[in-house]
Parts: sequence; structure tokens; C-alpha cells
Amino acid sequence: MEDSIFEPYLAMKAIFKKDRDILRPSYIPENLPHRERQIKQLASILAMALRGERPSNVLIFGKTGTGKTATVKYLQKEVEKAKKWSRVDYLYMNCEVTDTQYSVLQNLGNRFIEDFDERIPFTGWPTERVYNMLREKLDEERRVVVVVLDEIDKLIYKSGDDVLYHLTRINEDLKKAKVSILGISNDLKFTEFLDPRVRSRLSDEKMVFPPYNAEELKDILGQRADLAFDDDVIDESVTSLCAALAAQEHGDARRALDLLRVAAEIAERNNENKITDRHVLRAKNQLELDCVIEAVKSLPTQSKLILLGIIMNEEMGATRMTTGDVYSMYKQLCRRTGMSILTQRRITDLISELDMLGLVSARVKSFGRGGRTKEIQSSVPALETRRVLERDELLSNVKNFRLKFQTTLI
DNA sequence: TGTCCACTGGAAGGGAGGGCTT
DNA sequence: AAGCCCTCCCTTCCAGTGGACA
Repeated sequence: MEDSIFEPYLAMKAIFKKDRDILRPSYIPENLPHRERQIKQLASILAMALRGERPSNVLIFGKTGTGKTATVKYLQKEVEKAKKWSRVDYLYMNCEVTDTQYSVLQNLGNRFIEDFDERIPFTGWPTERVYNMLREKLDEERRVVVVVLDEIDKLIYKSGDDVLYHLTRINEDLKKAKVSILGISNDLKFTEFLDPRVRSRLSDEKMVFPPYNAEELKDILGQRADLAFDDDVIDESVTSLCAALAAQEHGDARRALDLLRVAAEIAERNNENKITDRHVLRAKNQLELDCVIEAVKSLPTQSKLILLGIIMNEEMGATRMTTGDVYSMYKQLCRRTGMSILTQRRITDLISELDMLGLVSARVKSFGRGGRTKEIQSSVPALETRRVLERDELLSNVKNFRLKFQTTLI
């Protein structure tokens, strides 16, 4: 029989033992190294739920990749296992996705409504009505409901603390059910923005997840690597390097795992049968670039125009520019592409958003008589970003704009 | 010391777009 | 169909401001 074109690939030794999801941060392993203390503490609180009592509300703080979500999800599994004789509902919600008062209540309410036709619509009702519906549904049964609000700070910053006000005092309106809140945040300060009553109710208990150090990260990676790879596939130093790199970035386990996974994928793509430090370093670059490209791609068109304007200004030799500079370039690009021109006020906000995303750096600076304004610089690789931006159909007119424009700029 | 520039960023509100109820 | 509600994106208006310069 003739050789299949797939032959070389099939003959190759697979890098991954089986499931590469093991290296994704969303994978919850059988045990979580270096979080035993936190798990114990949280378990002692949640045990109340299994006894049919309302557990204290808990706030969990910790930077990204310190195992907050993993711990909470781990306990979710444990609660599911243990809740034989009592009714416990453990509801996880990410507030970056569900970020308005209405959508939180709607989302919660719908978890208790089985009939599709009865579901709360994602818009349309007065919030009060959604709340009442939720309360009614909750109270249909004797149960304890643990509501996990991940990235709770996002919710507060975006929509204020009204939802939390309602949710933390919902127990007063319930006869059969009991609700407790488990908030997760990577921002220690967000409670300052809460109404004092909400703050005190919400933080019966506080927990802080410290960042992992390099040693701990190495253990975590080691555990996953054993599951994901055969021993001879991975260089000894690889997990150490991933751990060290991630430890530099405030001990982010998510990052460490991403590094390892991408390094393995790079090795795999290159038909190599061993993961080495070289792959890790390439993974590091790759991840950084991916991050930027993804962010740029998902920008609204107006923001893309602004970013493009900034990059073009830089291509023409400007190293730093003011809001005014960016705005006039932006206006030219709008005319060129036929987009409507937004006001400068709006552009200020969009520039600040780009700054928050880390795509540009913009800081307010006073130039004395020259006025007070933002000083703006891009922080993305110009070439790759431009390539991504030009792929947007609405921006296709600007492809060859560079040279023509150069002459008109002083 | 005061002036004055080029904005900043808060507040309020319009209006479109989703969807509900009556 | 008319009258609501909620969110998102945007505009209008405007008081406030850090610091170079006269």
C-alpha cells in the first residue's frame, strides 16, 4: 500500500499523552497543591450549607492565577459529592460576562426555571420584577444556595452595588431558602466602593490567596506535566523555567500553565519529540503576541481607527503625541474610511480604554502654557498590529494611506 | 505671582436597539 | 400599536487643573 501523506505525522511520537486540556487553567485536578489551607478554611464555612444552615458570606481576594477560581470550583465538586441529604445549590457566575444588575438577577433566576417559556428574558422586564421572580423561585424549596460571584469587582465598578444590596438582604424576604454569597476579586480595594451596610454583610469572612512562589508553581506544573506527558518527553528544566517566568509575573499559575502548554504545542508542530527551554521561550513570545493580537482584533472599529492613528503618527517619527494630535489624525482616517467622526470627548474615553487594555500608554501631563493633556504612546508591535487592523474591512481604505499622508503632516 | 493653555473627566441626557406588557 | 424598561454608545456642557512663562 502506498504511504499516506499523514504517515510522518502518525509515526511521530505524540507529545501529549492524551488530553491537553489538563494544561488549561480551567482544568480542576484531583488536588490543588499549596492551597490546602484555603480549601480547609472554605470547607469549614461551606459545611454549614450541608447542614442546611446558611454559611457566612465570604470574600476571596488574590491576584490572577492564585487559584481562587480553581479552589472555589474544586469545592463545588466536593459539595456536589457530599450533598446527599440536603438541598444545596452552588451557582457559579463570572461577573465579567454577567456584568449588570439586571443580568445577574436574570441569570440566577433562570437557573431555577426549567420551563423554557417561563424564562426571564435577557432584557425587557423592570429589574424589580426580575428580583421578585428570583425570590419566588428560590423560595419554592427548602434549600441553601451558594452564589459565587467571580470577578465581583467588575460588577461593582460597572453597575454599582445595588445587586449586592439586594442579594445580601434577600434572606429577609425568604421563608424556606437561604442564600449566601461568595465573592471573588483580584482587587483588594473594591469594597471601598460599597455601601457600608453591603460591605459589612458581604464580608462576614475574608480570605486572601497569596501569589505562588517559583517552588510552588513548579509543584503545580509538575503535577500537571505528569498527567499530560510521558517522562521522556519533557526536559527536566522546562517546568522550572515556566515556573520562574511566571513567578516574575506575580506568581500567576495560569500563565505558567499556558507557557507549558504552548511550549508543548510548538514542539509538537515542529515534529520534535522533546520539550525544551527553547520552546518555552518561544512560547513566551507567542503568548505575548497572541494576547495583543486578540485584543486588537476584538476592538470596536472606532478604537481601531484611533490605534491606527497612533501607530501611523509613530511611523512618521512622532514618539509621543497629545490627545489633540491623535484626534486630528483620527479625523483624517475617518474621512478616508467614511466613518462618522466622534467628538473629542468620546475619543478621550476610548484612548483611556486602550490604555487600560495595555495597547497604548497614556498619562496626563502638563506642558505649562502648552496646556494639560494626555501624552500617548503605543505599546504594541507596529507591524503585526497594523496587519491585524488592515484586515478589518471597514478599514481597508487606509492600506496605502501612509505615504500620501506624510506630505501633509508638518 | 498670576495667567493661560489644552485639555481632563464628571454629569446629564438623547436616542437606538433589545424586549416586555396591555 | 403604544407605552414601558434596561443597556450601550454617544453628545453637550462645563468646572477644574499642572506648570511654563511673563
